[in-house]
Amino acid sequence: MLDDRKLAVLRAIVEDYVSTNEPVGSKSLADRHNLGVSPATIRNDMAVLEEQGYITQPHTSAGRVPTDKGYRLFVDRLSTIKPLSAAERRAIETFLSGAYDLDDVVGRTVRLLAQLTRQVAVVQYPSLTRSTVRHVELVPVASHRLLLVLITNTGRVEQRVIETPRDVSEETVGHLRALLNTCLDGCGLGEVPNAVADLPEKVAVDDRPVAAAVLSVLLETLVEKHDEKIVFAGAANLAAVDFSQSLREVLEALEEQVVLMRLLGEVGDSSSSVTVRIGTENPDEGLRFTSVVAADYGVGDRTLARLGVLGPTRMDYPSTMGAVRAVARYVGQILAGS
Amino acid sequence: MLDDRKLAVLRAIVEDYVSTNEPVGSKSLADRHNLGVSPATIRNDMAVLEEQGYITQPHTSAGRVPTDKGYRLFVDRLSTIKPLSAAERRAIETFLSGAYDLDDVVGRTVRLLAQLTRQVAVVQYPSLTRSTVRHVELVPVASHRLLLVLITNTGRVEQRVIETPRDVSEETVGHLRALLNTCLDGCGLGEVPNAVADLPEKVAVDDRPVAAAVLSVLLETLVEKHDEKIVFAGAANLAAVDFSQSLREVLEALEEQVVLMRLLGEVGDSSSSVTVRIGTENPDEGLRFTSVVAADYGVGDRTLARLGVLGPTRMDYPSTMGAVRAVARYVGQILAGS
DNA sequence: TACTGGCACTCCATACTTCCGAGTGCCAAG
DNA sequence: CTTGGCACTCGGAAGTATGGAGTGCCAGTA
Repeated sequence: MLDDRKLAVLRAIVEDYVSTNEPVGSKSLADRHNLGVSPATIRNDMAVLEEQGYITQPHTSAGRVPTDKGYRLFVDRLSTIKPLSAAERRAIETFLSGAYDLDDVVGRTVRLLAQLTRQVAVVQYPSLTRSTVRHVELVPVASHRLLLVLITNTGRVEQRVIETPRDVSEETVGHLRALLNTCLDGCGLGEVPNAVADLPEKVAVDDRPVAAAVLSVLLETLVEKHDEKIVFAGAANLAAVDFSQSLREVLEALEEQVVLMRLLGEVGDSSSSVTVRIGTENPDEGLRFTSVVAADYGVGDRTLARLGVLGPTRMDYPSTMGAVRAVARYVGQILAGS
Repeated sequence: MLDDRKLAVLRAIVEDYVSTNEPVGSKSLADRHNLGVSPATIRNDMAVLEEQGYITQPHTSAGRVPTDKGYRLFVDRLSTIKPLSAAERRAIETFLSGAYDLDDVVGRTVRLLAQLTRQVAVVQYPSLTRSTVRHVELVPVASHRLLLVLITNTGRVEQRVIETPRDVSEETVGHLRALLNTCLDGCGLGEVPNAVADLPEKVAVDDRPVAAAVLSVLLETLVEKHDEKIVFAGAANLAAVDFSQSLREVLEALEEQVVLMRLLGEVGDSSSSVTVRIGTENPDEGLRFTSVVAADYGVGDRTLARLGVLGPTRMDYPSTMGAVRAVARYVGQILAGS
């Protein structure tokens, strides 16, 4: 169906269009790439490629532009991920290793990725449910109030205020704290509900209402904060590329947590380290002219969350994929080390 | 110099230009506002206003447009803050009161303000230095590591990992924790350095290196996190108004923490509840076509931080100021109550 | 003195026209 | 299957009208 030369032509069209942002014609293709054939032959190939839906012309008598399907083929079969330069990798490393807490790691990562790719970067906070409990702390802050602090192995800290049904003594708090930590140390967040199921039985009858209040807030925290937090950076880079009409739509999508979640969330195949979603493959209508390049990151073989880059469908996929992959790896390392 | 009618003309020009986004001429002014004089008279007044620098014409034979100076006069002397409707106030109240921690309060506030004004909202986290210590917690997380958690009266929680010079016993940790809380309870964050100055003397000689490590991290936290955190929302609203060229510059400014800080930070006079900075009055070159409407918020008479709105100089100042003032008040209330 | 109507003038925005050339599809020949 | 030639298409740039909103000025009026 598509012989090697036609594929080469498609690749050339994508590359030229990405770099010039102008529909590319048979003549300039023949000039810039040595395909060894004349423009007329290329025209024939282009006609076939168009018929099959890989490219299209904005108007009759204009050059060709890749379609989403064309980019898809390019990404899947015609390109290879482009590794970062040594200098870039060093820059990533030094930049990320200066971070001193989880917020800082995520903040630096998202800015770094935006700068590296000159596009919009999106980073999801390490998922609560996939990490484990490192420590639980209970702190009395007022007569009827406790502060519950939950610390995970990824350095994430969640805090919630608990209203207790009655005054609670230091002693009771200490007891509860000890119990909680015994039950939960190293426990996966998903297993917390089971792990604390029989905890009320272990406390004095008098303290059970308090224990119940604490547990209810604890469980609530796990549900509500369920890997919802996502940040982005680099919106200014959107202004550079011409989104004309849809810029507003894109910005709106970026400000919707839910949309962002779906954007990164619905993974493609997991065979590759980096997944790409192109144009209308995206779940959101407003993002029909954008592509998303995303990857998992985590500690060891444990996936914690995802990060990625959003840009025009007309983007430099090999380089972007390289940057995303590299940053994902380094973030994993940083998180493992801290 | 400027009699009442000329001021009325200026006010009318600002109002019309804000609502139509088109240079306004003498004829339409006479039609839409009953100033009781003919267009010719208005023309004379406009000539004077232009000479004094309050308005300008984009080209000969076009209508007039207010200058920054014109807007300034309008804001200072020709307009009054427009209170929100009862429905809007109810909406604010219900929306904000659903928040369950500081992050959530700030996040809701910034989205609320963006939606209310249809512009970009900016909210600074309650300043660390202006709040007081509610509790300090020390938690061993590994043999050579402690986690320091600092909780303030505004519900802000800072955590940092401390690398200790040697293993630390539970007992030592407990002792240190007790000492810290005794020294610091209710202490303004600015006074922390003094309050802990003599703390090392109170611990056993063996523990002094550990105490020193803890204190150094504690002080570091106060310095580094020094009210630096700022968030914004509503960038999509920028796309609606025509910033053409400078949209990129504005987005860039928004992503720079430092610029945002300066934007809210350098207050004007404190006589009014709401301060306005117009066009070139802004510290950043990229924001020369934008105005910022900002206000302090806090608990009681204690100012904690600022929040505000950023939009085109051509904005509806009375309504925007009303929204900013109202939101600032409600946030204060919410923080006080939690 | 302050205001008004009239008038000539300016000049932007819009619409219309022209024109160039890059690019195409097709065809006959190699 | 590939190639050069050729007629055709059509978008975009550049140039050309034209209409109308707006101005400044001036002489006349209250």
